[in-house]
Amino acid sequence: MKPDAHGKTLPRLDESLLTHLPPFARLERRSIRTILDQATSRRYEAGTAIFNEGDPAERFYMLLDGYVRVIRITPLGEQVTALHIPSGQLLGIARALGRDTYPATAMTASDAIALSWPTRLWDTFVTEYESFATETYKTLGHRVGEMNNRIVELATQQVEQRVANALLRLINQTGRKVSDGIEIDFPITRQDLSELTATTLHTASRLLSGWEKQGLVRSRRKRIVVLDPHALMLLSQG
Amino acid sequence: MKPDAHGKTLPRLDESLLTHLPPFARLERRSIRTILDQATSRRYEAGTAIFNEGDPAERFYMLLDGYVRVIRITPLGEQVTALHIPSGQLLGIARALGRDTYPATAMTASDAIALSWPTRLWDTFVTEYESFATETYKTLGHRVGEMNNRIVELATQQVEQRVANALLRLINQTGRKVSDGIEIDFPITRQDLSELTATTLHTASRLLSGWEKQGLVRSRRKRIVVLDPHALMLLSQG
DNA sequence: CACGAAGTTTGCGCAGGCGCAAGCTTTGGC
DNA sequence: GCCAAAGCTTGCGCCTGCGCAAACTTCGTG
Repeated sequence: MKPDAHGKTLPRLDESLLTHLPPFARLERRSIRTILDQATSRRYEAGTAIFNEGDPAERFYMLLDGYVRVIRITPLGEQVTALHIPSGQLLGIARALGRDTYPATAMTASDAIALSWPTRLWDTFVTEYESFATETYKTLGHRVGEMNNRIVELATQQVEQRVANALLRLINQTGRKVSDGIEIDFPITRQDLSELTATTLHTASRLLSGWEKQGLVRSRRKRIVVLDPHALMLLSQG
Repeated sequence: MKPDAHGKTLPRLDESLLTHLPPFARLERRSIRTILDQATSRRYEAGTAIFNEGDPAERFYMLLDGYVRVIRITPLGEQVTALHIPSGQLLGIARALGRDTYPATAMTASDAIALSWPTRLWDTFVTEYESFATETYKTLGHRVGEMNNRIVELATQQVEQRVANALLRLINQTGRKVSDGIEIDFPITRQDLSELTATTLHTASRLLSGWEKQGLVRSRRKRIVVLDPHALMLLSQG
């Protein structure tokens, strides 16, 4: 998280930032050094767009800390959340899909820190560092799988099931254990949840209220704690 | 379509099968020969599964003729169509996503012919033939884009708009000009259309009937002709 | 050419979930 | 400590689109 001072004028990024992340884990120290020296590090406040749908894909990113929502905006201005990305993953990898613009907007869901590299380095990374390529394509495969699941969900499930599923996915991906349950680790509003499940703010609110009365969840402003994942599980199948 | 006899006992596949297809278009004659000699060619009847969701990804395919629907089946047995693939495209390219099982079922929508190669050749193709890799990832990017669009559609549009959109997409991808309109080039039932748009057979039928009365489409059993694409366009935006 | 299977149409009733509206609570800034 | 803004809750009425059911048409097969 914190750049190492190293006694230099320009703070150098510490290698330990990357060594435990799948795309880089199997690389030699030297390679990682090279990669880091080409990287730019930046902090984003919650609710900032890292890049926008349609922009030329000038850079690609590694999210070091925080959460990012990948969203698309309809002609009528409605937002749809396509994906959540937790820290430790690459984003903005349009290049891996042969694109030269970003297909969606990346919006920080919490304060976040990301490294980035100019897109022209992408091909170098992929050819030079073999494990980088394979790990990246695995990530991609995983995301395609998620998208597929969302399509099936949207196509076949009722709102209540979709919201239950979304909560389960969120606590799996980004859950933090608390005394009596699992809390979603970043601020999330009813509105966010509704964009994630293709319903309205109102319906999402009603469902959460209902579940709270039944003791399945506890929620305050922008915070949701799941108390009984199993019960949600049952709801999500039903 | 038909293998060249060549006066040999084993018919050799003709190079012209591949030379005009993006992933192979820029390759040398020699490379194409090598690739073809490793390929297996096979014909599939309409409604056959080329491979099934969850199967180990033993081969990857190039669809030479016909149409394929990529479908997923829910725990309750409902089918959801994730994608349509026209001839000239690769399918079953799980490997490109770092997967070793197929993420969905590929079902022929019409009679079809496909070449296939064992998955172990995938890495060879990608490293050996550069344009193969880039073109393939472009295809992938395109499909991801389509999936994204479907998510947004399912999340925000009414049934009528979704069905209109689906028809438009189908005639764009697989349309064939006829005297008074554009016909979808493979047999498609109301049921198929409903699985594509996440609605019921009945609703799809009602919509088509309505449009037929207004002169927007003409349809018979398993066949749909779009007479007025522009009007559908308007509906799909609405 | 007759029969069964597959595909299609249409009517009717119901309900999930949305739109609208109003009021409430929490938070952060000054 | 107060106020505005952001977020949340809840009631009510309506409409889209589904479920169910029945009848009709087209096609393939023996």
